[in-house]
Amino acid sequence: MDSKQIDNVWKHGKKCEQCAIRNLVLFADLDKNDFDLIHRPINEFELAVGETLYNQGDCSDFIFTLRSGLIKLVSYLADGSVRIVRIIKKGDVVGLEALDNKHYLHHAVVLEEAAFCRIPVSQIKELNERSPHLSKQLTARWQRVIFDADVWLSQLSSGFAKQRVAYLLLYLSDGNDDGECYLPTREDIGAMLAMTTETASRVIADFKRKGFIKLVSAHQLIINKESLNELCES
Amino acid sequence: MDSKQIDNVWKHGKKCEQCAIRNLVLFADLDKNDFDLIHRPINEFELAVGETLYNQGDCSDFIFTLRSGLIKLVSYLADGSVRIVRIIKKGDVVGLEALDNKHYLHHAVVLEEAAFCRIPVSQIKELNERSPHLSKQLTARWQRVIFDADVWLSQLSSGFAKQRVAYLLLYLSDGNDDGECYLPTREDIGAMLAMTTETASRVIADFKRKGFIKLVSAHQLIINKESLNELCES
DNA sequence: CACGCCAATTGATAATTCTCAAGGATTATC
DNA sequence: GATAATCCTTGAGAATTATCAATTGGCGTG
Repeated sequence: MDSKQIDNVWKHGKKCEQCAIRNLVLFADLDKNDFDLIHRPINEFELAVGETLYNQGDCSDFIFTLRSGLIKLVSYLADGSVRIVRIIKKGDVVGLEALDNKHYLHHAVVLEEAAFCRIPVSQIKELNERSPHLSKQLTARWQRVIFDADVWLSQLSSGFAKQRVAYLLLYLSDGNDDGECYLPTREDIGAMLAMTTETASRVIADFKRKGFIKLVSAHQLIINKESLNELCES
Repeated sequence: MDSKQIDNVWKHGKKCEQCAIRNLVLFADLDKNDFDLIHRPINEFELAVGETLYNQGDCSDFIFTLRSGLIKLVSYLADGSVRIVRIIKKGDVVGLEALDNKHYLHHAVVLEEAAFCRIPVSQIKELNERSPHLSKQLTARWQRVIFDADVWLSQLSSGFAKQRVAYLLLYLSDGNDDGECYLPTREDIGAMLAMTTETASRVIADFKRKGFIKLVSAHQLIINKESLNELCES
């Protein structure tokens, strides 16, 4: 969907079904001019799998909306190992810490080919002064992030490897009714769920054998939500 | 420290060394009147170990400042088990989700005898409208919570039981240079660090044998920070 | 003081996961 | 198409932790 279409959608007061931006409740209450301010086609760009959006410590001049794809936020631990602390999904925002931090707090790396819109922090701040809406939405957003993190923490710290992987796949497929799901590398699964790549591999192999998942391509699969849900509960 | 003293401290532009409220950067930029608005002696109260400040789903009419003691925020998992998702320490705020949520998101239970000041959400909101400071401080606070949660997640999901317990004790003793530290029940340690009470007990016993910790009373101990730090790194 | 209750401890065994290692599959590059 | 590089898979044994079970110790109540 190009910018003209978005413009059109906006004019007609109808939300775009295809464009990830529509999910950004954050910007839902902006008027036409303000929306144009933050969403300019010239600020759109894409990154391939494995590319870095920003590194921890980089100057945080932009926040990003994720129009499509998947991002991982990673931290390096003292012992050199890697932990994925959060997954950013299509329609969400990346790098919000820029709003009161001069530097990004994590490494943001592309997990699944991603399209972004880059928004200068200065513009957000300007908007924030003018619009009480945005400030309110931002607060709501922080809370949502915190609560999601709490849920994630609870899940991560409970159950066997199988259950955690099942939960991850359900989480990744959330929103896709057909059960389509991106399958990360075994290493990434390990970094997300606190297990070794070998364990991740064995669990995936087991799920394949049992028919809980079916590979469509190397990193795309269809999951059987009922089976996985059942596994999570048990 | 009673309200007259606080009043006095405030007038003299000096921060109170005893009162936990002084740590609340959140309210640092308020003027005298605004401070009085949120901090009234009549709103102070205490709770004993095990008592509940609020339950998940309760109407969230107040936020609370923790003047002394320790609070745990707990979630019940699908299988009925309990996870402690966050620890609130002296000088921090509890229940901030009240600001844009009609209900509390967790159960808040007293871990170590606690003294609170209760602040009506309506007053915070009123203040928020008037003072751009507070709004800014709040944003900074959300971020801090999120970042802390990320660090906690990383620690929780890495290393052996011994290392996680060592990390917890260092975390709890943070700020006390003498290494004084509250020791939670084995069950609570388990709920925080994703291990069984038996494992928690064994680790504590091991630490005692090795001289990493020394019990002062049933739930109070002195830790050897160097030893525990070393253990965390290894 | 005896009693019950709850938290903590300790032991033996089982289950899960990690570690180390080797081989297979896939993808990228020239 | 050949080669290298990377990721994935699989196996066997070791290490960590969970589970089950029994006991101890502390604490308040009658």
